[in-house]
Amino acid sequence: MGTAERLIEATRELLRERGYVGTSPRAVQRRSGVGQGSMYHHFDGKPALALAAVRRSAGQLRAAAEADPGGEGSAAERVRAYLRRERSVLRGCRIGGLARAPDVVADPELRRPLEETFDRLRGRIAAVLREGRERGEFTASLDPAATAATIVAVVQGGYVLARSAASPDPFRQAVEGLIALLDAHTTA
Amino acid sequence: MGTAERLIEATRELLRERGYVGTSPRAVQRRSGVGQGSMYHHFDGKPALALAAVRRSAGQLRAAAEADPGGEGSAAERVRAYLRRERSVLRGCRIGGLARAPDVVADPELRRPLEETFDRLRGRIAAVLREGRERGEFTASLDPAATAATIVAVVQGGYVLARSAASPDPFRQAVEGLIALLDAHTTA
DNA sequence: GTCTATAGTTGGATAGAC
DNA sequence: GTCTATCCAACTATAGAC
Repeated sequence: MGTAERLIEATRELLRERGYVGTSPRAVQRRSGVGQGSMYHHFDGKPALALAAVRRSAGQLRAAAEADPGGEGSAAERVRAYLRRERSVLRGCRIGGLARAPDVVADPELRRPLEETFDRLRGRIAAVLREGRERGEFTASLDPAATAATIVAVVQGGYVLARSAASPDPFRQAVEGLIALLDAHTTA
Repeated sequence: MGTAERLIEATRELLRERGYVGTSPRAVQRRSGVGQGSMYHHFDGKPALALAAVRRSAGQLRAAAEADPGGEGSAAERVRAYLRRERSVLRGCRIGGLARAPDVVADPELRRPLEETFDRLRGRIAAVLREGRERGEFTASLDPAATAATIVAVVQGGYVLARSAASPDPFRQAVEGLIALLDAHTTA
């Protein structure tokens, strides 16, 4: 694994564990085993390091999102599969977790991957819902875009509840509650 | 306003603006106008300061939660009122925002107010839903506890989406999507 | 109770040798 | 490309005077 590679991976780990503010270039050096001079040779500083890490995480999340509801089954089944997908609930979302950091939100370049990721995710889910509605799987009253936002919000909010409770239970509960609500819109 | 009072309020502001890691005793001193020695006379250090601030915020959120769905109207109306309540969406939730900080989650004393707040909030909403179901407002298939978790998660997740987009729109959308889903369970 | 002084550590980065 | 040296500000707190 190349040097830049190791730096990016170490930064991704630290961003997830300690957040943006809690992640220091020093810690990245220790975690990656890369020296000071070497690190600053490859990256300008903390924001540059974070940008590379965030871009990679965003790319991976996007890829996973496009793979997942791309599977077979009815639209409702695909949404359920997305909601019940295995997640390390207590560690939280690599992308959503950064939305709390003022430095991230204030920097347009750092914030953009967050916005794009959630935009695409909502768009992807909305497309599945729309398709399902057109096939008569859902009642006509279901609003694909709004419902997609709800679905993504439940996942992100589930992380918050789970961490607050130090247990994945509230996450699961929120997800199952949503699935039950969606079922009422299903005409199968 | 007393000295301790000013310290707590300054800490609450900073916790919201900068998070736990980003909030330093120094900044609290500057914001509150209280000197170094004075601050350490009243509070042991950063965790003690944060604990006092978090407890107060938790108490206020709890009070608001008990006042809000205690209003008149059907259960569905009360839930809608809660979901549409005015919020400073881009600033995020004082309590939920802290769930990202490892230092908060790792400290049982600091985490407890978060857990309690969300437990009570879910309990309160579940009670409203249960009442509504018993009065025949909702279909029998509606699970009060799970649905309450979903409702709270949508709000918390809405904050995340809004901050990522630097716009309150995704929050509103997620909330309206949820309301539409709930309507399908309403027998009115 | 409040103030000033002090102190060790980390953060975030630059400079220049190799 | 990588290493070591160096830098200054901020963090978090303690000590002791008033």
